[in-house]
Amino acid sequence: MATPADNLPIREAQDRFVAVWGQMAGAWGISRTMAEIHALLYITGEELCTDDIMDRLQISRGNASMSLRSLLDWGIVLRAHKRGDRKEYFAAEQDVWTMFRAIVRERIKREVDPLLASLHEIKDISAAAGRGGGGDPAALKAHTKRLDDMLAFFETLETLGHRFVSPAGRGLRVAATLLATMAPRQSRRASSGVVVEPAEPVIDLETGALDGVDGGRS
Amino acid sequence: MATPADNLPIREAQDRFVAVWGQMAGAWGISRTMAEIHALLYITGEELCTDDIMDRLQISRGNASMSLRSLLDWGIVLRAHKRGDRKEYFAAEQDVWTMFRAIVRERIKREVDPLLASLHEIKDISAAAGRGGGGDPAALKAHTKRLDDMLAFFETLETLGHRFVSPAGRGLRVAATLLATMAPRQSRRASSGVVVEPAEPVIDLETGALDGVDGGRS
DNA sequence: CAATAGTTTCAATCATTTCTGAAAGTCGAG
DNA sequence: CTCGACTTTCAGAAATGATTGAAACTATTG
Repeated sequence: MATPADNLPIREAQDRFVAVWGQMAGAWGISRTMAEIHALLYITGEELCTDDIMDRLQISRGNASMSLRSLLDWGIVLRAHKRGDRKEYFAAEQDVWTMFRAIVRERIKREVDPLLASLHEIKDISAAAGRGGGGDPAALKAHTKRLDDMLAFFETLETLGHRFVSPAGRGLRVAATLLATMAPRQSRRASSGVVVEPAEPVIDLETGALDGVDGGRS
Repeated sequence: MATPADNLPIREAQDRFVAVWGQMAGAWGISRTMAEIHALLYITGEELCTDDIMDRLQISRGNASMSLRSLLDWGIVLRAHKRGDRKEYFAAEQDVWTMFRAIVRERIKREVDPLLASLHEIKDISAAAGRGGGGDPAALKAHTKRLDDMLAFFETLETLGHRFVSPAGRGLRVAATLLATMAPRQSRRASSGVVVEPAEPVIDLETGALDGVDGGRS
């Protein structure tokens, strides 16, 4: 696989890709090394062993080992073995949408779920405040509404995420592509009365109305 | 506004909310203080001045000032003034969806756009590699595909984000709610209302099958 | 325009996260 | 069981990022 004197420009492109991915790391709340290792595995498309990675990225064995383990936990890097070789090799998931599904799945699990749990707890505390009497009922009501709004948002987010992640959720990939691809509808009558719209896309982006979702398999 | 002897349980709920939000901060790539200030402003629903915030959150003036400025930049906290008071007050955007639209808008601008720019640059480098001859053409082709897949994903993401953020994008809010709300198995037709013959693509949410559009490859 | 009230900046400090490297652990083969 | 090849762990070291506090700045007021 690895050409002895490799194609230098491609290698440069790979290095740039790794660097760019590494930059993103901060914003996504993972360590730079983790992102770089993942980038390297993705962009080379090869199965690499720990030493390959250490060499190319100039990092310590410990760092490589731990980051790799995290990547495995996230499910975006997979173990691979080569016959007659005792070393472990690693490869990145090559399908971009599968990869992001894995990321969404993990982030829901690690961030949204605990957050929802906490918000519910807080709601309970607040309800107790109500029963305890004492406070201004209007203030309590407003407080509760704020909590509920937030809760509703994250519940929608979670459901949406689950849809995206679920095996059947392939659909959402297509839905996403579609929503992104479809020509945006110029808004004409924003809020003026009933809407009777021409035969166009399934989801009316303006009103959110859903027309004739007709599981049409062809 | 501030009741002299405030309702203690509500205050506890607020503190918990602030703490939870602060925890999330790491995952979202912003500082804890920033998240806490935002949480405080959101959950109290009040207009607070720098000193209020310093007191309640036990942070320094400098920290408060800088964090507040960032929140203003993100557009999720707004300046407010009280008549006859020289101080500046701050208030969090109270509509949750508006707030997240602002966040999405900023993240696209700060993360996705630069990423896309870099990816395009990298593509150019790679193309140069092709013209320079030398390398294995098959390898180059595979490399280019990997780049293109990634690019396509983020371009979809960006378009989707813009839709969500745009004024007309209110629709996406509804679409999101809908997608999240709709029972996964029953995608027969919109419960009621106008039924229009879809002349255009139709998504089968169940299988992901798409009529009239190329659903994409793996 | 001087005094005052409020806000911003920034070098220094502090806290947290990430990384290293060597030691301990695992596992298969002989 | 012992050796050797490989992997994981973990206590510091190093790097990075957040926070402070006091000085500089800006705007308002009498």
